[in-house]
Amino acid sequence: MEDHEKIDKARERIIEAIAQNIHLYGLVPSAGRQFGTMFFQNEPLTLDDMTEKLGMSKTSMSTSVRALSELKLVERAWKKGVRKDLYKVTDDWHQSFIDLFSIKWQRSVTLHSAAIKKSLAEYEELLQNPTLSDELREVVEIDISKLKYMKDYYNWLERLIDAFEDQRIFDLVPKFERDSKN
Amino acid sequence: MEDHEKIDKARERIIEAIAQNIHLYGLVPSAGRQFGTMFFQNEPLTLDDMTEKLGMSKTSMSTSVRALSELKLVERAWKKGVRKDLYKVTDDWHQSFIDLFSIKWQRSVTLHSAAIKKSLAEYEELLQNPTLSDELREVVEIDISKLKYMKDYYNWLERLIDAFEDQRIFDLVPKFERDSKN
DNA sequence: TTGTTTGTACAGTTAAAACTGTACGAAAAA
DNA sequence: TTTTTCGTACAGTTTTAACTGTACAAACAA
Repeated sequence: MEDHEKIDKARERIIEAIAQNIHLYGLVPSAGRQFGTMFFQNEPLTLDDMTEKLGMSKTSMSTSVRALSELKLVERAWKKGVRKDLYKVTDDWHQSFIDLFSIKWQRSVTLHSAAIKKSLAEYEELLQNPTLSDELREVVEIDISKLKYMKDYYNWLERLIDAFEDQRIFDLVPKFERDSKN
Repeated sequence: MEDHEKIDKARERIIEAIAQNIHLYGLVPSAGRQFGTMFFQNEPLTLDDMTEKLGMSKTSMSTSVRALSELKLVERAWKKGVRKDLYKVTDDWHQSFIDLFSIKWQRSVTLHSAAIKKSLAEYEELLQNPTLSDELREVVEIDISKLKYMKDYYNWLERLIDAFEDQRIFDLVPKFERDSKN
């Protein structure tokens, strides 16, 4: 096997690993392959470069590069004299992880918190009603306790997100091990 | 509106919020609705109960309850005299989050680490070859430095997973706020 | 043993999403 | 200005995943 083939094979293995795990980012394997391909290029790529390297339509490249950008896995790059949009992989993967974590979970926290607040208010209002049957009163009280549990949980999640966003997570888990024996 | 309708509406809002966010667990909305429905029941449910409550096939209930179980979002319950399988939602959501986090990311870490190790070995072998052209030697060296970066990142991710699994995350982000002002 | 009940494998169908090609607006080049 | 280039919206197609109904094995009951 030629040397350059060996290199390609070694790269391909990594790219495939990325493709198989990119679903954790809510992306489809082909977007992972796109990311992996960009990772091994030492220059930013244009949409046309990607089309050529991956053998997919330019439209696909455009949509998936946008998805990758939204998750901050790739970012735009500039190079003088080049008119086309250029993209390169973000160089701080820890930060990418944190961004992913924030973006994905913050949405969930916000949505749930709003729903919980609204439903809790409705339940409390029900309790004010003196004609509410004892049977239903008990149901409402149980539901309220469940919602309060959810509320505590999402409050924790919110604080967890904060701990990632403001980098305090690195106090608990430093970027590099003290005494690595690798 | 009847009282019980108000209760249903308040519950439905929460269930829908869960359904809309369950994709974070790699599940589809209907599985979220199933989970949400179980959450508001005070007794464990059978597959037939779920079929009735959600108006979906028993086969679907079976497959999605298994998916929910694998993520430790629901667990089997036992009740004397009941032959059918019973399921209820797990009561420690913080732990469910940790389990999710572990299950999902550990796979990724393992897979990537193996790929990186293998490719790194192949690159090192290439470097041993004295006939390797200077041009390719440089490519290999750049790739090696990229793989080492990946390796460090996945090592961090592994330690992060550990910090969740052994509950040290709660040192950084306690389950309950000290002085909560809700 | 034989007859029920229960959960799930499997094949088929329906629904969703990934992907492509065309067409077009915006921006740069001529 | 006109012409060219570039990125993406959109409609249509293909691929994939979700869901259903049937059929059957395992476990229990009679």
